[in-house]
Amino acid sequence: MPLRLYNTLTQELEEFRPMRDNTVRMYTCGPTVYNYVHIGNLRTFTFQDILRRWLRYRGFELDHVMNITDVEDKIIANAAKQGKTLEEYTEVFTKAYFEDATALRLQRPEQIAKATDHIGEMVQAIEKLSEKGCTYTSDGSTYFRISTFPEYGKLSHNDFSGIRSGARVDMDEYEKADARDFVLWKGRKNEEPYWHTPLGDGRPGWHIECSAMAMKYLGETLDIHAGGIDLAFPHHENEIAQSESITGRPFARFWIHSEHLLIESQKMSKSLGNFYTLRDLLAKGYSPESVRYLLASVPHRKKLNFTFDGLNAANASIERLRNVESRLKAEKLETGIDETNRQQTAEALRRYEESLDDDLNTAEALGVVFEFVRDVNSALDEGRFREENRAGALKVLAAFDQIFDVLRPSHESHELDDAGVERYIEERAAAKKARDFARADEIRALLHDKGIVIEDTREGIRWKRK
RNA sequence: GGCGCGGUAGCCAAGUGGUAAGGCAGAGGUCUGCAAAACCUUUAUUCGGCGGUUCGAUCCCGCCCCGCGCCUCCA
Repeated sequence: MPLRLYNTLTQELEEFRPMRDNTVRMYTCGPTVYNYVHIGNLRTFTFQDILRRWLRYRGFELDHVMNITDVEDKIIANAAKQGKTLEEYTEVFTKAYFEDATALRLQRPEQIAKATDHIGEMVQAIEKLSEKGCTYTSDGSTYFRISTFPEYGKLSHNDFSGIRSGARVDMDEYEKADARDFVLWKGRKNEEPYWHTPLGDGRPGWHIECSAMAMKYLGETLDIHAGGIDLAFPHHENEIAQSESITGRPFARFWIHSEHLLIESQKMSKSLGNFYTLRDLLAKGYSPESVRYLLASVPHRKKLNFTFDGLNAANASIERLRNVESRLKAEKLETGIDETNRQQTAEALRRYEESLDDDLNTAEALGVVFEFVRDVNSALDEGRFREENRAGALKVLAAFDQIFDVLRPSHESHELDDAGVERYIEERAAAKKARDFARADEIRALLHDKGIVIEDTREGIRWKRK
């Protein structure tokens, strides 16, 4: 079954394949670096990472561009407050973003594009729009005239034909001819940062950066453009208006939007005190894998209810998966093959792939994986599982981890090295043999304090770092 | 008001026109010197409400109730 993705533009599930050759040209709206990214932002970025990984799993090459918005009202205000230049201010949060992304194991896009590095491209784009008669200037600013783009609203499925000029009073300090028009270039205002350009002194509006950068790196038509659901309107709608007015071609073939998340069933907001960054969660002792798992476990088109119960559940789920992996790697098996398990393995892999092909249905994919885990554990417990089943089973887990990437622990305690642990374990085994259970329990507790968990199994003693 | 999304067990969450995946938590069990860990089993006569279509609906249609998002720079 081919990969199918829900396209906001057509409101349908469509079969996906790249337009040219085997390379997917994808653009995603990245962070605005005015602060640390919050868990809601990270849901979107985690989804984009899952999408990336699945496209690659399916054999496509990827050319993925993500932008960094490093000039914008909040940034300007915050930087001014701290007496910093734009660059000094955004550098801190740009760096912080990549630290968070690394912690969450988000693959780095092929290209990262900063808005402030592309002022020239933006100016050129605006000039092209002006040549086509799509703009007007007012009070030093340049605006996009929406009445020149009849298809406006096709992405968000809004009908703007009834909106009349002057229907609403503009609260902005900038003057617009029509309520829906948006600013391409903001004329210089008092102390704000500005660039000296043919358009006049000023700074870019928000939407133009994505059009200019996407087309510079990926061409006139993207295969995929992704972002949070809130960006569909007006941001992406405006990108379409700008880009398609310039090129006369579709800007993106697939528009993919991820839903927002709720915190404990409530909207995340600073005033409710339920506003979290990744750093907040790590400080509370949750692992990045738990956060990643939770964010990835709910399909992207559904609101995700982010709860601390959920984080704990995610952590427990990961443990279960790691345990079966270590059993599969460590247990001694009889030669031969168990036909039942061989079939279950093939079926699991097939259903796993089918789930993700179905618009990245991660919840269903996880269901398949856990059913398979149960099958494997049962076979191992019953002694049915054989040496020739091992590779296939590990392959299913590898297919899982290639996308979800949570099996490798992020931080391990290295208070004790492996040899040190082994020495204690041997001492405990000797104590047990001598029926000195007090000493044995003492060692167990000591290791536990150092983050080592001991498991006495039929096959002998197993240990792991927690 | 317009557009869009959703309401499935204690929590999270798939799904199908033929009678409900999976995870967590809970309960029981296996193992164990005891534990822990691990593993196994088990947990919704029922899918927001009321009608309709159908031999049959959680899944299709209509109405209603509830929650949420966007509708000028918020992932």
